Amino acid sequence: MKNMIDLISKEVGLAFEAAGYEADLGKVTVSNRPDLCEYQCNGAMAGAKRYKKAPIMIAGEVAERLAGSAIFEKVEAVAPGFLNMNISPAWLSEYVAAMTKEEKFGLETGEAETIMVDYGGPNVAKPLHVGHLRSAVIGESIKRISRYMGNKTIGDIHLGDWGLQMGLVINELKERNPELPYFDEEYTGEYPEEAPFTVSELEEIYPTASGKSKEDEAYKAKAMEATFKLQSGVRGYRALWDQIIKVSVADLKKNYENLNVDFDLWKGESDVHDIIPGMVQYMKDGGYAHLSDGALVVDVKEETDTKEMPPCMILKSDGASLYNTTDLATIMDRMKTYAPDKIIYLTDKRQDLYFEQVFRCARKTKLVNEDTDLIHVGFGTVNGKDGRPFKTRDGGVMRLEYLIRDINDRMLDRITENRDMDPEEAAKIAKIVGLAAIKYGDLSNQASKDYIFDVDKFTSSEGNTGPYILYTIVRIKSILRKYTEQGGDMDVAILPPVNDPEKNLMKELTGFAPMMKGAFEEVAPHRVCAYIYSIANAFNSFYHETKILAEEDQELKKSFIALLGLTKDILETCIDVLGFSAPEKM
RNA sequence: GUGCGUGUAGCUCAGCUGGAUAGAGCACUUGGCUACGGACCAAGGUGUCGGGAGUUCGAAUCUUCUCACGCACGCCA
Repeated sequence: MKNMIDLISKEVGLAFEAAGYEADLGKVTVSNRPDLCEYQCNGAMAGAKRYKKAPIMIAGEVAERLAGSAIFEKVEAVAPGFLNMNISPAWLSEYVAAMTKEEKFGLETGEAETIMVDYGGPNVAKPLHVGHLRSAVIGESIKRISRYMGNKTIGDIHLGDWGLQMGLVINELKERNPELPYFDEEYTGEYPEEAPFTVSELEEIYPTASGKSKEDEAYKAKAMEATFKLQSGVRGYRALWDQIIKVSVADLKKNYENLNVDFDLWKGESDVHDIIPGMVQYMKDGGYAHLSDGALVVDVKEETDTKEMPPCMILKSDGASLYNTTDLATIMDRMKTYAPDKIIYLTDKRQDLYFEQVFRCARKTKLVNEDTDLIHVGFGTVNGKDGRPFKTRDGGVMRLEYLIRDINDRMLDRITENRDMDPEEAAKIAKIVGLAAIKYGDLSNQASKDYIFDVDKFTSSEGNTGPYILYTIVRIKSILRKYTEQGGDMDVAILPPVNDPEKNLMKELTGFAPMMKGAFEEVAPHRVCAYIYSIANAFNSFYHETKILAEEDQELKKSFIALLGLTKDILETCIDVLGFSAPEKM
């Protein structure tokens, strides 16, 4: 089923053609002057130069030819050359009725691609903090949008599980518990099943070790040695590393579940360790890589560059691998295993230059095909009300759990503020609505921009917020529930709109397909937010204007119910791709 | 120094790829519960779109210069 706006454009394009102009001038957009008309076409003005003719004349000729069209109720040419149109209520309601019958509301998805989403890897052995919120929330939404668009989409958490940080943790454990069998090189037996530490201990160990290594050279050397031993496969170190991963991943899973975020792959930097030597050799053999100041690099400068573009480093001068190395090896591995058409990376935007280097390097060394899309979605920081990066009161890094807890607490306050509710149920609802508050608060902003994390604003049910959207959905559900309880049936029969708010709601609903397509192509979940906000507004306005269950004309009542059903389905589809859901009541 | 990003109402943000009088929300004022959920709805005014110049019928949007802030610029990730 074609987008409505495309159908209209086609109709107008044909009129242009019939009047002797090119059809591409017929592009129609939603009017930016709703007081004058619903849809507009500016093609006559664009065509004025092409045909050396006054735009108003062209517009007039086109308007004449559209006079008999079934699509429009009104078409007029207005100075200096706008074509203003109102859509026919009957035609509109037929289109909306057709949407209810189509899969995905008539969205055409096109050919399926394989798309990988790299969530930009939290480091193991470190608690999740605010910074991880964005990659998780945005990444999840991008993944879901991509899936909805019919693509095979694979999400990979891509853990940071292989660098010096692992050596630091292992070394600190050794200093504290040297008697553990993991550090006994003579030991040949089985290692204990239980990890010799808990998550909370692990979370304390890393910062401690990291602090020590900055002040103590000898300590740092030992940590590097531990890293080296781990990477060269020393049995005890490897076994201990397994324990760290196990404990850490279990905790991460719990945290991500709370955010309703999941991954198809729990891969990490360690997974490509074995293929790095081969990749390095390949880059040398291909003549791509050369030594520079002792390090192995690939030049990625291009003729057209106006800026300095440092080379992409493959190996450090001591021969060790680094972030670039594992990322490139991961690309190689992914191409081999999944052959993705597109890989989308989520990290904060400070890594823009880094990813440009890596992408260029991957392209130059033919690790990817010419048409493989490599996209970096660099997101901004989460700031406090003072506009500075979000911190705890004493200036520390804000842990993700605490952030979620703050939102849930505030949400619970609001729920229980003016009424009695079973505490258990209230807590459950607070959790669902709280998640919506957090995610909507994040996703409604453009990903690349910083935003202010405002608990009061996010949890408010007024304005452009998650709770407002959920409230609207819950309200519709409530009406539909009552309707079925009264024995109403749900067959679809949408009649032409009876008032302006209803017509407006219908028009908004028809924007679903182009919105979803745009959100996918531009990797822009905030477009979904903007859309559902306008739907929610349109619905609430309609709701207040119209008696629904009390409507006496049964056919009309059914039509309202069908429209409500469609509105609810579209809203729920949208919040699902945003990564949250609505409760039954709130 | 070079490059990238940001700058729109008191505050938080949109602005659909160049269109008409630049839009929402919050806050503020007022009105609306005998209708399906008032966690809602309706009405009210606010702008040198950071600034200058240019391109054109037409610029928040494109070019260029400039100011402010943030960030990145080979062995961290």
